[in-house]
Amino acid sequence: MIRLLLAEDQKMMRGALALLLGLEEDIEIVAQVGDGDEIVPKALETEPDVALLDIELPGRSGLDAAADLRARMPGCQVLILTTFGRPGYLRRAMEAGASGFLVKDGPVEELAAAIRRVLAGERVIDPALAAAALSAGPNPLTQRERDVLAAAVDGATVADIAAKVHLSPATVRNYLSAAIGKTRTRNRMEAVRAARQNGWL
Amino acid sequence: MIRLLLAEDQKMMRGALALLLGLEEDIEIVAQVGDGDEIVPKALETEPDVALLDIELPGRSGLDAAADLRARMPGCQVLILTTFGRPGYLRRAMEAGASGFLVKDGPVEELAAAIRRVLAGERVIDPALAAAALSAGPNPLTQRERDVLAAAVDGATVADIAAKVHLSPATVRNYLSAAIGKTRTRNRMEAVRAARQNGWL
DNA sequence: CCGGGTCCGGGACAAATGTCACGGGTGGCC
DNA sequence: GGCCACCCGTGACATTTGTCCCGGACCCGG
Repeated sequence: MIRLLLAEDQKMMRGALALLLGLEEDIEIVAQVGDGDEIVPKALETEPDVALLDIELPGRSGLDAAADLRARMPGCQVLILTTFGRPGYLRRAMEAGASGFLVKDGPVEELAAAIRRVLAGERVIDPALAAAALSAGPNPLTQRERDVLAAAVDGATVADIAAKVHLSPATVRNYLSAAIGKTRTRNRMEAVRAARQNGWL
Repeated sequence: MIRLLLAEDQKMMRGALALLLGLEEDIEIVAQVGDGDEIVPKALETEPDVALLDIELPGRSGLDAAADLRARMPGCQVLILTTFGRPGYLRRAMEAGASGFLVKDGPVEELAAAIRRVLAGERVIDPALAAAALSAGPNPLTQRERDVLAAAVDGATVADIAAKVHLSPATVRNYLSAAIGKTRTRNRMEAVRAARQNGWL
């Protein structure tokens, strides 16, 4: 019996997956969570063999939780399930010690199969996605550049960003300019878009 | 037997819902589509009793398709299922003749129940959502203002927008200014965000 | 017919944004 | 030690953006 932890914020998706996977004879869902902060505690409590994690969650990101989980429970395999096949996400998932990476756009049948393969020690990654991740190269953005760019989403002004990140407005503009240059875009919004697209952030 | 058409772009979600609803004894899924343009043709072909439609789809929006569907197949009830409970979406869904409006954040059990209630002629809408839709008021934006704002997503410059909408740059800036004013925001990005938040677009 | 709304443009101005050059500080690496 | 990368800040500058004027066009309802 494979003990499975399921982390996914959309209740309907989570419920559907739970019902679906529960139908498999060799899979048992031992925990369901809708918040990134609950992943590690629940896992420690229920000791699953595999954790199926979404990335975008309330609380901490599924990627962060994955790294923690691998460190604290090496016996628990991590399988990432996400809406977006961003190259940077895949890269970060691998660095966090995940064993597999699936996109929600794939067929459902893949899911149970992937869980079994991951438990058997295999890595399961979409080949096209892997190629994209490699060709995209690593994240060129500095930590501070990421911070500033992240604070620039939803149209904050320079002053807003400066306040949020505790920097001088002039410095903020310098970082923004650098980020714009590195992403080869024309303004901060394009830079934010490009960075998100690639899974930098 | 309730004949059901299912329109949802995420394959995994669609597959999961199809399997799930297929387990109900009185429901039969007669068509599955992943593109908004396929909804009406498939419906005409398979003559479902209820159409379960996502809003954000490749091709035309589920809301557009809903209006068409109601006009051409009055016997087919429409049930909207969406990720975002934006007030404007609900309003537009009602105007398009939908009988129900569910968010994917709700429990799965609701779904089959809602389908049956819709077929019985009931309207099924989350009460909290209905209140929000009413309190938000109608869409204050002009058609042109919507066009310009829509063209301004992902950081296009005034010149880009002007080219895309076939207007003078000066006019574009006037419309942007108007939209910013009506949404009570400080710049175009905040305006875009606010407009999307409310389901105007 | 006369408003009132939307549509489309122009011009002028203040503010925000993006770029560049420049300073100094830290820490790692050869 | 020198080199390099990142950090943080300043000042100046051109461009873009947002605002407020102003026109004229159209259509619809009173």
